[in-house]
Amino acid sequence: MGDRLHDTAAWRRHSHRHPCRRRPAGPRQRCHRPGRGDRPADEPGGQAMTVRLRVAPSPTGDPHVGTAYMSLFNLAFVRQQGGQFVLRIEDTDRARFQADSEQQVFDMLAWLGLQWDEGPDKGGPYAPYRQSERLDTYTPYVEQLLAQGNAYHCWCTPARLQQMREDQQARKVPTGYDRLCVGKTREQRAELPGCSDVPVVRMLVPDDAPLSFVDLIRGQVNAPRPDDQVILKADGFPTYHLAVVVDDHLMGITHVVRGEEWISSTPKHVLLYDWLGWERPAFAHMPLLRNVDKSKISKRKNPAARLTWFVEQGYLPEALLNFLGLLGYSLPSGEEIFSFAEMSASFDWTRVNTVGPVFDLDKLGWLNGHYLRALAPEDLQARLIPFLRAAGLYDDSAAHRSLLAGAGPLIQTRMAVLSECVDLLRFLFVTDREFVVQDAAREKSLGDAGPVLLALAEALAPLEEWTTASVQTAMDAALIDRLGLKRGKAYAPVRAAVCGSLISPPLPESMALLGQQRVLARLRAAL
RNA sequence: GCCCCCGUCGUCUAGCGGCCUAGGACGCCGCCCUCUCACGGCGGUAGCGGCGGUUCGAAUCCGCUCGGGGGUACCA
Repeated sequence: MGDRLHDTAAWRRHSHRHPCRRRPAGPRQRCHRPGRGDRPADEPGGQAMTVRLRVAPSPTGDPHVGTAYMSLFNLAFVRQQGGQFVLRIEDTDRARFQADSEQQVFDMLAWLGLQWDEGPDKGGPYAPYRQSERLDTYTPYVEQLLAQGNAYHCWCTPARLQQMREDQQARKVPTGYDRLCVGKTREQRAELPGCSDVPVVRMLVPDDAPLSFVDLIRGQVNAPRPDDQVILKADGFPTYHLAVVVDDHLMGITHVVRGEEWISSTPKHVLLYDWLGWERPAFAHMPLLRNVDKSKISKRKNPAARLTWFVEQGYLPEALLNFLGLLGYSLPSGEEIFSFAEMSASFDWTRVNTVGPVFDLDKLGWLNGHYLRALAPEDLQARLIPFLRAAGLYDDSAAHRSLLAGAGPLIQTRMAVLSECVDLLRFLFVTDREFVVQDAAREKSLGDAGPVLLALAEALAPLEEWTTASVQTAMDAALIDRLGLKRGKAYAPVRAAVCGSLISPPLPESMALLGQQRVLARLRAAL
């Protein structure tokens, strides 16, 4: 594989942060990492290596927001370095596999504009990119490990293993496989209880297994001593640990970027790299996105854990991306509104935080509003249509198109998410038969509004020109000048009668769009 | 239970031993604008988990403690 952009180079490049404080006690070595801008010479041989990163989701349900989060950071680095980004589907868990999940992953990443260079759908020099299609690539390595004495067969039944763990917990000792099967032939093992027919293959983890590694984000990290991890399941599928190492190596992955939850299994992976004689990639463990209660973000506790939720709610992909970039990360400039290109240009692993950020929708709503307001009128309309259509309000007729063109600008500052357009614009698109005045609006604004509505109807009926200006002029003349009302007081009942709600887009504009006939009909209906 | 990771306003963050009586953003509160709701403008609220060290000086370094999280699977 030659020289990759290895740990130290990438590590040295940043790192004013993470002083030696996380190094284990013992003989203290002084950190001597240069500060920012003090870049080391290029790669050995004067040739910059191409970085290759990957995201490897499991198709086990709705695409997870964590996949987008990881992809964003992977890609920010890849594009900065001019490398490649690989999408690999890790479908070794047959029990949780869901057929349509993979396509949803493609769709969601594409929606976000996170484009991968190689993957199951677009192929590439290291195809196939689905682990289930790579089954025979793993077996030689299992054989090798077995032959080298780094792995062994284990016939223990799940029941026995569970019993064993319970005993260990009861005795307050670390849980782990007790190596009953080590050094035994199938026949020898069969004489003992809890023996199954089909064996699995386990790693024989040595006592001196390396437990610490350098992390691009955290510096030196210590991880727990691994158990004798199963690498080949009874069903013939490799476990994640074997598959990820083999695939990452074979696919030339230079930087393994994944969630913090993987820190504890990194020693297993390091061991496999070493046993197989492969160069280790650089590791970066991202902080975990959290629910409001600080637990690892889950679909159960947080609707936003499902990527499709953002589409359903009407978040803009650019806003979600920006928001994700703000979680656990900040630009050197301090700017909080930024594009992917801006993030990528200044990207720096050491600026990634080690604390898991709470995924809080408030700020996303604000950001989304910001991007919403920046949309060109036609763009906004196009994005609104699916929501209006789904609500049964929009049929794409010329009349509807024209209404929408007029209404878009009126609600552009009034939405945090696109789906809110439905409630905001219902009064405009709803048929006369279906139009209703909400109870709250009726009670609050229509109680004694008869004279006001009547006066207005009389003033508007003869109007020959029906525009925002003419409506407003006539309305103000009738209600403010003649009846002596304040505008706020005067408009409230009109709003209720015409829009059916306590809140609405600006009234004269709304009435102009609605049209004279419908306005008059609603005013009279409210009398 | 055992192992590992992490601890700055409610939330996202800046901070890299003196520039910190800790800065910004979201949220919240108030005021302005105003036909409602928003947008926009202005102002305010609120934080270094605790205790010990090191140092002339600590949010920044060290230790302990407390708290949170993750892992502990023939899931990923």
